[in-house]
Amino acid sequence: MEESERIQKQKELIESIGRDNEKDGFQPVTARIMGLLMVMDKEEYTFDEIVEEMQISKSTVSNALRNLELRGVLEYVTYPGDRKRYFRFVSADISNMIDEVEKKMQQKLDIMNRIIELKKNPNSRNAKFLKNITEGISFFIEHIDKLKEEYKNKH
Amino acid sequence: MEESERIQKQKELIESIGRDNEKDGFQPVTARIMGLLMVMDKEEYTFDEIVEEMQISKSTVSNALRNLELRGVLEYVTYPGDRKRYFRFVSADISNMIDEVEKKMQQKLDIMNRIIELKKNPNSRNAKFLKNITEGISFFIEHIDKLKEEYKNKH
DNA sequence: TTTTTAGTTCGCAACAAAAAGAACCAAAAT
DNA sequence: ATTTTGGTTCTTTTTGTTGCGAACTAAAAA
Repeated sequence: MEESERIQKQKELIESIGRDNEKDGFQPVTARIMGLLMVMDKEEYTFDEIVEEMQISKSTVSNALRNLELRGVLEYVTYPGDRKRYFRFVSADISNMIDEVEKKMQQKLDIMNRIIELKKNPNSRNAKFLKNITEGISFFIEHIDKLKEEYKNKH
Repeated sequence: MEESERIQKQKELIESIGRDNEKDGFQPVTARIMGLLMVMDKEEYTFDEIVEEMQISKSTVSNALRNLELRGVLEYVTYPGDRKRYFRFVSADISNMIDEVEKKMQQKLDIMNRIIELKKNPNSRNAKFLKNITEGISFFIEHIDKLKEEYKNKH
């Protein structure tokens, strides 16, 4: 693949990742900044470089970066003799990612249990299938914990 | 717990589920209709009953129900000699739910692989940690497939 | 045939979210 | 001491979303 073609594809991928991240609740511009820092060969960008690269206002970048930092998505580093911040992705690890998924499942489980508790008839259609699902989710959560241990020991 | 107190708590739970579903991309009213059909003792509602219960306009209910049906969240049944549709939750099963989670993980994995493919330097910081994560996700997806089989055989 | 039921569709007003712009500020460089 | 850099904060503008109401429609009932 030619260099210019590769870079073109990277830009397209940033846009695609942007749309994807929007579905996870990030604002359009914020979602694309995430893509930028993840995809490009340059993996650390300063504030001004992001403004330049994405053609967005300073205020928008300022707010986007603050949000992404608060959410733990990115961090910045500095270099001696250089007053700029260099923003980059926080290198996630799988164990944490699995924890996140587990946490979300656990939340759904809690809600389902609250629904069941408040049902007048514990054998109603919804009560029954909710019990089935909560049982299943519990099974998976339990085993995923074991898998996490297994994976940790392997590495 | 007293009957009236229980019903009060059900209403509160609907509101809470509503806020929660909004985070998954559902519109406010739509998100609360999902709660209604899941939580209340009455588990099948007609169009007019939803209008009445939630105090929202017919057009809003019409659009919300169409969306929820398209997304496969709810379905309706009819009864002989009664022209109304009775809306209810589609009783999800765990295997499908796990499939959904797996599909999402697979999509993230695909994106990560596309990023790696387009990197000039395959040993860059991002390329390295992305490879680590994709390896991990693959491990989990593989094992979750096995767990799914195990669970299926148990039931 | 006319009326009622059970909805759907469309345009719009109100509101909320996103991004831009301008003014501002603290620290560093000149 | 003044200017420049690297941002932040506040206000405004732009854009998008949400739900309502009025008009409409197809099927069933009267």
